[in-house]
Amino acid sequence: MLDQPHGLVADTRTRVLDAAEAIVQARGVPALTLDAAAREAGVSKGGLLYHFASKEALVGGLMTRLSGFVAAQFEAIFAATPLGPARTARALLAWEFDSGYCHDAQTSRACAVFLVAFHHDPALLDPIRAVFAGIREQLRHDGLKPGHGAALMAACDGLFMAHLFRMHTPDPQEMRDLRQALESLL
Amino acid sequence: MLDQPHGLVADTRTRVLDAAEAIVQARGVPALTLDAAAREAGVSKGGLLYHFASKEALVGGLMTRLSGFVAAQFEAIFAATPLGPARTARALLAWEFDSGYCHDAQTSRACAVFLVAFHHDPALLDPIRAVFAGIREQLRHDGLKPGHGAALMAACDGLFMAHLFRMHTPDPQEMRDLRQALESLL
DNA sequence: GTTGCTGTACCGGCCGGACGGTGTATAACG
DNA sequence: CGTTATACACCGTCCGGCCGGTACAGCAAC
Repeated sequence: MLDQPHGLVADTRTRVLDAAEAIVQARGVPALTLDAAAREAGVSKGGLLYHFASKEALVGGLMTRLSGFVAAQFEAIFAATPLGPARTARALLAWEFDSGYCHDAQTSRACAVFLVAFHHDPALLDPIRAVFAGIREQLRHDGLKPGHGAALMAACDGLFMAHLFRMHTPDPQEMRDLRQALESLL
Repeated sequence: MLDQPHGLVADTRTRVLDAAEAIVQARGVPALTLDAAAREAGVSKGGLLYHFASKEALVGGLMTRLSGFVAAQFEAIFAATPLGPARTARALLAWEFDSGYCHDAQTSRACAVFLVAFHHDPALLDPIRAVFAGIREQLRHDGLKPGHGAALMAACDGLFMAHLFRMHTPDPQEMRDLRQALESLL
C-alpha cells in the first residue's frame, strides 16, 4: 500500500485488474482465466480470490473502474470546453479526436472490458450504459437541431466499434475529414 | 432435401446454423455448445459433427452465410436506388432506415454471429470485413465531400453497436430526426 | 496469537471432439 | 431379380482437458 506513492508497484487489486485487461487485449476474452490473471499479476490464484471472490467480481471490478474513468474523463474534457452553444457536442468531438496518446490506450482497454463484461453477463454493462445515457441526455439539451446530437453520438460509437472489431482504422487524413464532416452538424 | 420446397423442414445444415444463431441470440455466446446446438436443431451431436467437423467450422459457417446474405442485401438495395449523385450513400441510408421488418431480425442475427465469431477467433470476421471494406470503397467514389461518406458509415456502425450491446434503442421519432441529420451530409 | 494475506493441491462440472455404431439407399454383380 | 457391397446421413456414449472455485497449510507483522 505504500508502494503506490512511489509509483513502482501498484496496489494488488489494481495490478490484478490491469493484468486482466492486458490479457484480454493481447489474447482475447477466452484467455482470461483466473490462473492466467493471477500469474500475469504476479500473485497466486488464492491471492487473487482473496481480492475478488469470483470471476464475476473480477469482471465487475473491471467494469466499475472503467465507467468511473470514462465518466471522469468526459467531465474533465467538458469542463475544459469553452462556453457557448453546442458545448456538449464540442466536448464529445474533442474527446473523440483530440485526446491523442492516452485515447488509444484507453480505447483499447475499454474494448477489452466491454467484451469480457458482455460475454460474462450483459447486465454487467449497466454502469457504462448509465454513463453514456447521461452524456446522451446532456446532448439532447445542447441546443442542436433534433437528431444532430444523436448523429454525432452514433458516429463516435461507430468509430469505437470499428476499432473494437478491427473493421477499419482510418488514417489521420480520413480522421480530419471525418471530423470536419461531423462539425458541420453543429 | 425435398422438404425445403415445401417450406416445412429445412436442410439439416441450415437447421443447425439457425439453431446456433437462435441460441446465441437468446442466451448469449457462452451458451453455444455443440450439444446445445444439436439439441436445438433436433439432431444428435454426432449428426452435427457430421456436417461441421468442429466448432470452428460451425462458427465459420455462420459467418460465411451472414456475409453472403449481407452482401446480397446491400447489392439489392443499391440496385433499387435511383440513379444520381451519392447513390451509394443513399442506398446505405435506405438500408439502415427503410428495411423495416426484416432488418431488425437480420440485425439481431448479425449481432449474434458477430459476437460468437469474434469470440472464437477474430480472424473469422474477415469475410464480413471484406464486405464492408467494399462498401466503404464504393462510398469513397460516391461524389460526396471528403469525410462525409465516412461519417455516414460510422453512424450506421454506431447504430449497430448500440443495438449489439443494448446501449440505446432510439424511438421512431429519434430515428426520423437522425436520418434527416445524416441526409444533410449528402 | 491473531490477523491479513499468500501459495498450492485438489475437486467437480462442462465441453469439444473421437469413435463405433445403425439404418437406408443406391449401385454392382451374378 | 436377389444378393452383396458401398457410400451417406445420422446417432449416442465416452474421454481427456480445462477452468472456476474450495480447502487448507503456511507466514510475516503486530
